[in-house]
Amino acid sequence: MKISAQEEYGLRCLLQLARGDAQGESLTLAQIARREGISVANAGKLMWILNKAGLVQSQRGTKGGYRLARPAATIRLNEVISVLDDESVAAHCKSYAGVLDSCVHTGDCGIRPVIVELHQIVDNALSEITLSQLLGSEATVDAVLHKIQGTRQLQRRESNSMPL
Amino acid sequence: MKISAQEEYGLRCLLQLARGDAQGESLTLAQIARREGISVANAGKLMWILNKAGLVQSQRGTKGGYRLARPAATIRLNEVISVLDDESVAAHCKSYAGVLDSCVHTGDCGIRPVIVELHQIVDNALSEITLSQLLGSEATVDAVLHKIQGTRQLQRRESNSMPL
DNA sequence: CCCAATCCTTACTTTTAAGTCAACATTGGA
DNA sequence: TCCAATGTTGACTTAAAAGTAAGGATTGGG
Repeated sequence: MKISAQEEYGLRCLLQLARGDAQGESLTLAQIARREGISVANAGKLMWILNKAGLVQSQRGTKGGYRLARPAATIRLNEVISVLDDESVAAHCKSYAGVLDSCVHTGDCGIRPVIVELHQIVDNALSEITLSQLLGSEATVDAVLHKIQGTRQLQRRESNSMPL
Repeated sequence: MKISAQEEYGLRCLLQLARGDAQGESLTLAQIARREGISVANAGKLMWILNKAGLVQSQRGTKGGYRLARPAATIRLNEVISVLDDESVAAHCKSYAGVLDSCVHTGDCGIRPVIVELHQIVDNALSEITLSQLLGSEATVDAVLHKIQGTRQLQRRESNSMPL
């Protein structure tokens, strides 16, 4: 269960744009690339994906660049991640079929619900986090996230009497 | 955010062993491979990893094979997954450094807490699921998991008044 | 004591994801 | 109107993950 390079770098680039969002600033590929320590070519590819998905707007030509398509406070991480990594349960079951034509568990599979549920849990968690929440210092961000996750853990412990 | 092939197949192999666990049966590599539709060589690699981590026990020689090292009801998915995919936050920050020697966000990084929190959330969810819970039919398993996830969602909704 | 069945280990090959490159299209300003 | 700055696109190269292969080690049975 890993976060891919594309997800990581794509999110970082978005955060760069989010920093100038309030002032209506835009950044060129070269600026984004330099600030994140990646190549211009790579930044170009990432921004192309984000642009295609409607998360950023691009302006060509001199004085061009990228900016967020919406305010940073309205962009949630689950949307960002799903755009940068096109994973679906259907794709999962298809790609892990082993040496056979179709997965041996077709029809009745005890693992599929785990995959589905896991995706849902991650999606829920990410949907509570917006880009603007990630602009502060590490300590600040950490505090915000612990609040979200903390409440959940507390609630669970209170009613954790289901059988294993 | 994907589940790797190694995680998927490793878990499946473990479930095969879990099926015969109560009767104390053991399975050979050839049996495991056939039942999961993967090659014997691949099954061998996966079982080697699981054996090294102490999740299964192996018996060499004729009449040999693999069995679970502990009862299926005591093996939780978070342990399984972490064994099959050695991901850590430290490794993450190291591998996504871009073209530079170290990550540009060293010292103060707003993304690191997201990674940490995400891992924690996934780990929490997986720690509630045991191998034995996954042995039933898809419908049964689905019901069990929805119960776990369902309670959590309900609880969250009740007190979801934090600022975004 | 020897053979066959089985697991163990390392090196190699294949496949897939990541990243780069180069030619092109668009825009704004001189 | 032309040029330089910029984003766009698809082909290519490189790096990482997955999977394969082959010889070695161990065990149980005849």
